Amino acid sequence: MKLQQLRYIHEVAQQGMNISAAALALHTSQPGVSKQIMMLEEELGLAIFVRNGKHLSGLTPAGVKIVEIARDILRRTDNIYTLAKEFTAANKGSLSLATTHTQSRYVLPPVIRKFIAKYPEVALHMHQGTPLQIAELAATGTADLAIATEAMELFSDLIMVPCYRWNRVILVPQSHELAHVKKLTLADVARFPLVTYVFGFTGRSRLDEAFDASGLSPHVVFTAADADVIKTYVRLGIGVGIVANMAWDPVKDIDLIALDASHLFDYSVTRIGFQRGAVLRSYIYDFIAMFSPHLTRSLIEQAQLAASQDEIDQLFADIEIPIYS
Amino acid sequence: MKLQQLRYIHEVAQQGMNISAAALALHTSQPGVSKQIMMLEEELGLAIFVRNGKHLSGLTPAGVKIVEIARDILRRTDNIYTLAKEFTAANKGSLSLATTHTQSRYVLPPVIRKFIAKYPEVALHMHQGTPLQIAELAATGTADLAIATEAMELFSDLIMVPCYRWNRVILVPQSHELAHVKKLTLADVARFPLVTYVFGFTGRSRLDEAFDASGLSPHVVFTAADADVIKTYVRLGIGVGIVANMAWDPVKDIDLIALDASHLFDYSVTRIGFQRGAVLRSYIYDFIAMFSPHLTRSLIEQAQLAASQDEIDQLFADIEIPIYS
DNA sequence: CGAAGTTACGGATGCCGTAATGATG
DNA sequence: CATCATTACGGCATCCGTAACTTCG
Repeated sequence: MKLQQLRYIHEVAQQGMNISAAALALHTSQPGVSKQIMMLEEELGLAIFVRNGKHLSGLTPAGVKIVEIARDILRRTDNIYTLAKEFTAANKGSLSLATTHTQSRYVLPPVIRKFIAKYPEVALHMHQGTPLQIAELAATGTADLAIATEAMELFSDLIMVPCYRWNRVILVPQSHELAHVKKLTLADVARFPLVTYVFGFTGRSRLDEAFDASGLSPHVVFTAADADVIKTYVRLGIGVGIVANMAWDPVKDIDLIALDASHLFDYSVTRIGFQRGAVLRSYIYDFIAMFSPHLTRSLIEQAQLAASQDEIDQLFADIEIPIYS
Repeated sequence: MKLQQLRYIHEVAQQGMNISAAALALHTSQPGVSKQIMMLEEELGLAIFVRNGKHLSGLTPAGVKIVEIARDILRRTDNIYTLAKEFTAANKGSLSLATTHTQSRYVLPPVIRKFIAKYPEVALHMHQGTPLQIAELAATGTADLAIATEAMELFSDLIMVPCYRWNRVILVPQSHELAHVKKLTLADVARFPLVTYVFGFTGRSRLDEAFDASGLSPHVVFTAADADVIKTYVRLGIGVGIVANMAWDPVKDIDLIALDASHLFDYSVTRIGFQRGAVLRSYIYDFIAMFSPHLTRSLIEQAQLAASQDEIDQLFADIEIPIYS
């Protein structure tokens, strides 16, 4: 058995049982991949892939498990390389983030500025996407860190630790009749057409829960994946905006009135996550601490030892998760 | 990086930083091992071993971690081979047990008989030793299963699951004055010279705890690692024997009186253990179930997912551990 | 017929073993 | 001086890439 053979079967499985595609991805030749796979299967005395004539159509039951272990082994070899880099060039490397619009547009910029000033030799990559895409990027190792708020079920392969809690603000033009209401109620808000996030983004589900719970069915006239678009339509008078409080900039959005809504909706928690079992560079621990100061390296290291999300939640049960403001 | 290189560094570390010994153990040449290690170090750009001139004297900090990951990777490659065997020759292979005298002499024989009848093609190996030796054999993978009663701290690398609880019997010759006592007390026993296990064997510590707790300091005149020796000296009239109830055979030991002592001492728990993360052959699951019927395959598989001994204890909190009789 | 996989073959790399050399304690 | 590690070198296996062939949809 050779590490390359494991790389080959893993990549073929990853590419949907396509040897040609795998060979391309691995920068090598089809016949080479084909042959090495056959040699591994011969050595183990069993088929890893199901063959229809000459085409691969799936994994055998044994193959499923073998590919799973292979993935694990390959991740660990990566860990060795990462570790070596850490010892030879501690402040040099790359950091790849996968995150949503809200984070990258409003929350991350000051963190990133600080980070690149401290680690000029770390090449930073940012991938913005849907929660599903973010989960995918982090699970495959394309991204080192995932930052997201909802859809924890998408991130079951990752260790997700809580960074901060946040709530929403109601955005209205200055001339709007809600602009001077002292203390808003859900019913106040529900009287107007609403502009907010599409489902699955930036804590949208918490919002729906609150309206459902109070028996209101608000009229959502427009949804977007990002707050800039929402604000644009609020300015047009299409409706009342509900956005994350991180997305309201008191300077740039001076033409809009932001009304605190933290008494109307449950808090959402934004989390940062990474692969279970990954070795993290020290500058990644530092990045996490810059993003969320209570997440010290030793706390993250404890979380990395956890076997399940339950254990992580338990670990954070006694720790104050700050509120974003 | 090649799997062989990982094998080499692991074996060199295992052999106390001795390349020659490692080469011997790996059935290959010294220069080959030396060269591959240097190539790996060059690829990673750092030293794994500390060199005093030409001699290796230890691991670098990076080396410690790398060897640790390497060990993990190698274990997983073993898992692939094991898995392959399971699919190609389910009832063929080997089973290596490491256990104490009490188990192998009294408890295991009927289990073994049943096992070899059901799995004639499985080569059975038994290693008898001290708890320390047993832990060592299982931790290095020389033994698939460890069966032991005490010294859980020695087995921290293993997953240990409870098999049965047991207590002790007091052995006296038929003419002894205790032979007809209705209900023994600790004080009754402490009046006589005692013959029992050496410390660290077969629940000896539970025994000491009981005497300590009641303020008695019995006179132990003879200790042995196994019950046969103890019985021999009881027959000689040297003292009163205290042995595990498994060790008393109503037929062969008809010349001795066995008095139940389960009200005098805490129960001890005998456990079976295996490497964390090991893939077990189906006949191994079956062996465990033969040894201890409540340990079904699915229960063992649950235990294998546990991250710590605490979690395992939790898993078994609701499960009745049978009493040996 | 096009896309995908296996077979065939030649070249080059690299691994291994023996032998020789160099350090170490 | 005996043990142990590295260097040198030659043979051999193996891995890879190109090209040709085969098979499936």
